[in-house]
Amino acid sequence: MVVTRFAPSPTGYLHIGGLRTALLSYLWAKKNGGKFLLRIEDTDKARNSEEAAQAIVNAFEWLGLAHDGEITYQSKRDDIYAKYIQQLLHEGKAYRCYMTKEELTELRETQMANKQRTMYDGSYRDFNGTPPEGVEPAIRIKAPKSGPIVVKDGVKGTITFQAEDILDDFVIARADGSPTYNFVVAVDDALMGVTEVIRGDDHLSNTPKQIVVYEALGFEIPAFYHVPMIHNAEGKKLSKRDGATDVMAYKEMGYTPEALLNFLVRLGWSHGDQEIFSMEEMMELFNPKDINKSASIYNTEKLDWLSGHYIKNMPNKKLAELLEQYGLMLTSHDKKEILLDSLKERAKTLKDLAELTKEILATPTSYDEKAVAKAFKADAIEVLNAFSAKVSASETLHLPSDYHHLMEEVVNEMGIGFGKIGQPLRLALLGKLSGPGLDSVMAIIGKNETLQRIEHAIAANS
RNA sequence: GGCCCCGUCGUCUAGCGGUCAGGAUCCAUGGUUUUCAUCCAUGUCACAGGAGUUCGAUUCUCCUCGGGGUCACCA
Repeated sequence: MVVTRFAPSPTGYLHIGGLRTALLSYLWAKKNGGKFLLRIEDTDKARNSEEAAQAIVNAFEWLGLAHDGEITYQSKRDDIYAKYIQQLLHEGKAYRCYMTKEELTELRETQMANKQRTMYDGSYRDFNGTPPEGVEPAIRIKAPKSGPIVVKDGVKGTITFQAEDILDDFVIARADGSPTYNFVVAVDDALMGVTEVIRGDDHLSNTPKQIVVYEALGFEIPAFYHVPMIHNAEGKKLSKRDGATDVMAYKEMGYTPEALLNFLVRLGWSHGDQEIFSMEEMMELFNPKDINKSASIYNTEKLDWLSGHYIKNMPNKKLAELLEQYGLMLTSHDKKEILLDSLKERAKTLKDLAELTKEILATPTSYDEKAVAKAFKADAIEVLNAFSAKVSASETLHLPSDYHHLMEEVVNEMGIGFGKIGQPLRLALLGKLSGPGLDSVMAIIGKNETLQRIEHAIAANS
């Protein structure tokens, strides 16, 4: 069974880059009928991990992703880590190091002064004398001093590190007894039965250390897929200061989960020329072996396009429901279909759509000055009055086509072009010279409101 | 600086020794639309550089250059 996991540290929200690795992990697990687990890496203790976990689950919920099983909190597994640390100690695969922080710093400075690689010198590796007084020891693992450490990566290929230039006997438990990152990651992934680790390639250089832990403990090494980073416009790793990195901020901005997920899955992964992927298609087609090797730059142009695409193709019923969060209760509006059909083509986000809708539904309070000068001359008022009279006299106005017929009549009877009525009417109804089809607008707002807007516009501008 | 990864249009990408180097987005132009948006059509734009290997390299190898990541008793 394929088991993947998402293992964020508790920052209080779900990061856009984290979401991508979470999505890829999710897809791969689901595609294989496996499990997608969630683990909170809170060995640091200080922070509010429950809240952070909740924030992540909330974001997952919005996006339609869900983890399997219970959430694992590393902070609650001290006894487990302690047990394995003891095991390594007993087996002589780890040892107590009594070097103080001061001594370590000093060692490091000497090495830097000599332009050597900074590393622990192993002075307690084979120590069996009397420990110094008053020093709580850290626990270090006995790492190989030389030789190759091979990482088989499904994205990058086989990468060979030399122990002598990357490893030292790194700390697996601090002086206070708490275990460190590279140790717990390996232990947890093994214990949770994780078979495929999909994570950012910033973890690539940690992998040899984790392999050392896997091997010392006799655990099976999972398959690794190191996904390239998402960079900001400057080409650097995406971070908090790059604006919208909180996934929920995208909800605020009016993006739909479909658009965001589709956008993210195409960052570093593709399937031929296909751009649009439903969740079902992603699950069907995704394979981590097809992930790109190079980093991609985060740029929302395509997200906007995707967002618009999904909104245009969304059923009106669903749109109406989604618009409720903007205070628009359209579900029972009798002209809902006409309204949404004519507006959803012009919106990039749900927020846009909400604003467009509010604009149409409200009587204009001002009229664009230039537009008035251009379209609201004396003859225009004559045309409007003629049209107004026809609207007023008609008893069967419901559909856009009903209004369209009246416009045609005016145009024919007065022997003018369509623009002669379109421009002033548009200004009267919307306060400006752009917007959706006028016949639709009138059908949406209805006969009385149409008449009132025309009257109001004439009064205000003549 | 050591180690590691990466390098096709501005951006996301296809390519897996022989292609007019394809698609998408963005931008521009034209068409549709009384307007705007949508939609449709067209167009501009890329293999970082240099050596090899080969009949032939975007594709394989090496070097250079460029970019990124990582080097804790953080995660």
